[in-house]
Amino acid sequence: MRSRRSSATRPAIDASGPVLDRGRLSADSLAAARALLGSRLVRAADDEMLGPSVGRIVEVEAYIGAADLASHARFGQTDRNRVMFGPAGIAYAYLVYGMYHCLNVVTGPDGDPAAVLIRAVEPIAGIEAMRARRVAARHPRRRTPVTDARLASGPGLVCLAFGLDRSLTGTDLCDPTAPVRLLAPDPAASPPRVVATPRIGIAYAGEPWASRPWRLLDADSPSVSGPARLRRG
DNA sequence: GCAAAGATTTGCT
DNA sequence: GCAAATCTTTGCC
Repeated sequence: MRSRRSSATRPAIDASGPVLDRGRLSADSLAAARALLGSRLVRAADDEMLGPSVGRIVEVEAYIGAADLASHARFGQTDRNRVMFGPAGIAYAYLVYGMYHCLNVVTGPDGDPAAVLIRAVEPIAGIEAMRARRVAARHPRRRTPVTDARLASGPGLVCLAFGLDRSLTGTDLCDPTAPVRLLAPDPAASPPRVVATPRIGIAYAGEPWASRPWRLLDADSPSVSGPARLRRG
């Protein structure tokens, strides 16, 4: 039998419910970004000691079309961004600044290069696993303690907390059996208060792309990225 | 083949 | 507020 106590005292992992409908992601990419906000990111257990993790997506950014000079698709199709040109619901993960990974969900019609960056997730369950993954990843230079709400409060931190890297690219996040997948919003949860701002870290793209309000966030979440002072939207 | 830049995060000045 | 850490991808010679 199983260790009687750990399973009894551990809170139930709320990873239930249907996966996010692919149709919500395959039409307009801004609508897809809006649909992703409030949806849940699930990562299955990687082994017996590290259980599954679940979090609510509270911040996203849309990258739409080859004309968007902030998008990886601005170079046309390459080995790295190939999946952006494919069907919606597929994961696109890449290494940024040589040390962090970023998770995107491919959006828009098949053949139309677009993706939505998952910038921040509010932990719901499996929080100890998230903390353990960040320790296991030997998160560099981190010395101050991290609160639960800040475990995945940035695009690089989402991948650290959920143990994701570019090997995830190509995974179908709308597949209910996938090790990493998207769930529709918890029907019991209140819908996010959506605020739109310009995207972060893309000044190089110039106007009008740098000013497009394609970053969407839940203004009531404590897990939105950035310093507390700048988290108002 | 080589140089430059980057959808980040953190600690220190 | 600034710069370091770190390495893949992309562009250009």
